[in-house]
Amino acid sequence: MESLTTENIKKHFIKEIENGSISIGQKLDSERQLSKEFKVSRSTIREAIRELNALGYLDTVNKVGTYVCSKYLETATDESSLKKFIDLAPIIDLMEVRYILESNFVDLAVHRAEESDLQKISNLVKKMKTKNISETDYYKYDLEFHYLIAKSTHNVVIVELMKVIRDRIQSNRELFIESGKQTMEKDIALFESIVENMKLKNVKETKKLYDEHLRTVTATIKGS
Amino acid sequence: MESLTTENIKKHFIKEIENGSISIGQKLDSERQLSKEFKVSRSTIREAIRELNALGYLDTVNKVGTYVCSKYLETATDESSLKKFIDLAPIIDLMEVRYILESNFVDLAVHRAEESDLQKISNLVKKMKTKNISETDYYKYDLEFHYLIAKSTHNVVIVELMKVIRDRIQSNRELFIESGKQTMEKDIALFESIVENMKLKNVKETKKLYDEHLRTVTATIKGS
DNA sequence: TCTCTCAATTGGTCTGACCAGATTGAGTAA
DNA sequence: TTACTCAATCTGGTCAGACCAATTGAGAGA
Repeated sequence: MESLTTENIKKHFIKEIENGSISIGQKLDSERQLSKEFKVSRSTIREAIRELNALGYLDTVNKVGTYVCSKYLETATDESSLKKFIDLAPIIDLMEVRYILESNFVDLAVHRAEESDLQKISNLVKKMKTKNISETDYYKYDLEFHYLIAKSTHNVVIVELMKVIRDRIQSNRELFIESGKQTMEKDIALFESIVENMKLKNVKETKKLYDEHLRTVTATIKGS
Repeated sequence: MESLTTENIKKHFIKEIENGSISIGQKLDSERQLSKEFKVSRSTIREAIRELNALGYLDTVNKVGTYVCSKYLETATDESSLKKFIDLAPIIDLMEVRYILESNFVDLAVHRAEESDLQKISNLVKKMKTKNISETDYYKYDLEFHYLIAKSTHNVVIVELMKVIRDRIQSNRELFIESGKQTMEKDIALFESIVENMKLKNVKETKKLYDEHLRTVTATIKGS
C-alpha cells in the first residue's frame, strides 16, 4: 500500500463527511489515534485537520478534540466566505433580501422556537425595558432581537445569513436614520407583544406584529 | 514578548495580504526562514500556511515555495466564497431558504424585468418545448429558468444566492425525485404562462403561477 | 450518593532528522 | 565568450519523539 499524504487524508475526511459516514457533531479520534489508524505521522494528520478546519468541515477545540462541524458557519464565515460576499454587496439589495427573509421566516420561528430560545428573547426585551438605554445601545439590541428570532427557526442557513447581515448593518450604521425616543418605546412595546405571541404559538398575530416592526426598520435607510 | 501561535501567524499574513503589504504573486520566504523570523518552529509556520492555503490566501508549490495567491482577489468578489458556505449547508435548510426567497422575489422580477431578461426566459422555454428533451436536460432547464427569474430582479444578492443554490441542487440531483413526463409537460406549460404574464407585468397572476410551480418543485425532496 | 482529587488524555508547539524534486552556480566543453 | 553539465544546496513533505497546559473522567474519600 502506498503511503498516505496530507492531501489523501483531507480528501478522505471530506468524502466521509459529505456522504454522511461521519455525522455532524461527532468527535473524531485523537490525533495520535488517527495517526496510528492511517499509519502516518501526527504532523500529517494535524495538517490535514488544519485545512479541514479552514474549509469549515471540522472544528478543533484545544485540548479537547476535533468535531465534525455543526457550526461550521462560524468558522467558515468570519474569515472568508459568506461575510466577504455580504460585505461587498450593495446595501439596498441586501436590505431587500433581509426583508424577504425576515417577513417570511417568522412563522418558522414561532413553530420551532424552543423554551431556551424564548427565554433568550424575553431576557433581551427585559434588558431593553428596564434600563434607560441609549439609542446606540437600542440599535444593537434591536439587531440582536432580529437575530434571535432567526435563531429560533433552527435553520442554519437563515441564522448565518442573518448574522452577517446584522454585522453588515451594524458596521454601516451611518446609513440608517436615528429612530428617536418615541419610535424606540413603541418598538419595545412591539417586541413584548411579539414574545408573548410567540410563547402562545400564535403564528398569525406574531407575523402581523413582526411585519409591522420590519416595515418601520427597513424604511429607515437614508435616501431610499 | 509573548510567543506566537499558529493563529497569530495566520492573522499576520491575512492582514499583510489584505492591506497590500505583501503583493500578489510574491514569493514568501521559505518555511525554515520564516520560522527563524517569527521565532517559532517550522511546524507552526507550516500549519499557518496550510490554513492560508485552504482559505485561498496562499498557494504552496511542493519543493518550490509559497506564493501569495493571485486567485485571492478574484474569489473574494465572485460566488466562490459564498459557494463554500452554501455547499456545506444542510440541503433541507437550503431548500427552505430557497422557497422563501423565490416565492417572494418573483414580484420584484416582474417589476424590474427588462426586455433582454424576458427574451432570455422566452428562449429557454422555447428550447424546452420544441425538443423532446430528456428528464436530465429538463432538470437543468428548470433550474436555469428559476435562475433567470432571479436575474430579472436585478438584485445582486438574490442573483448570487440563487446561482449557488442552483449549483448545489444540480450537484445533489440524486436527492430529488424524478419528475416524470407528465409533470414535465405540465411545468413547461406553466413556464409559458409565467413568461406571458411577466411580459404583461401582471404581478398577481405571475406570482400565483410561479408559486404553484415552486410547490411542486420543493415537494420533491426525498424523504421530507 | 455525592464530592474532590489526580493521573491520563488531548491539542499546541518544539526539535531535529530524512526524502525527493527543484534550483542554482561553478566549472567544463564548445 | 557562450552553452551545457551536474553536483551542492534549497525547498516543501513527512517522520519520530518530546514537553506543556488545559480538560476530563475514574476512583478515593466523605
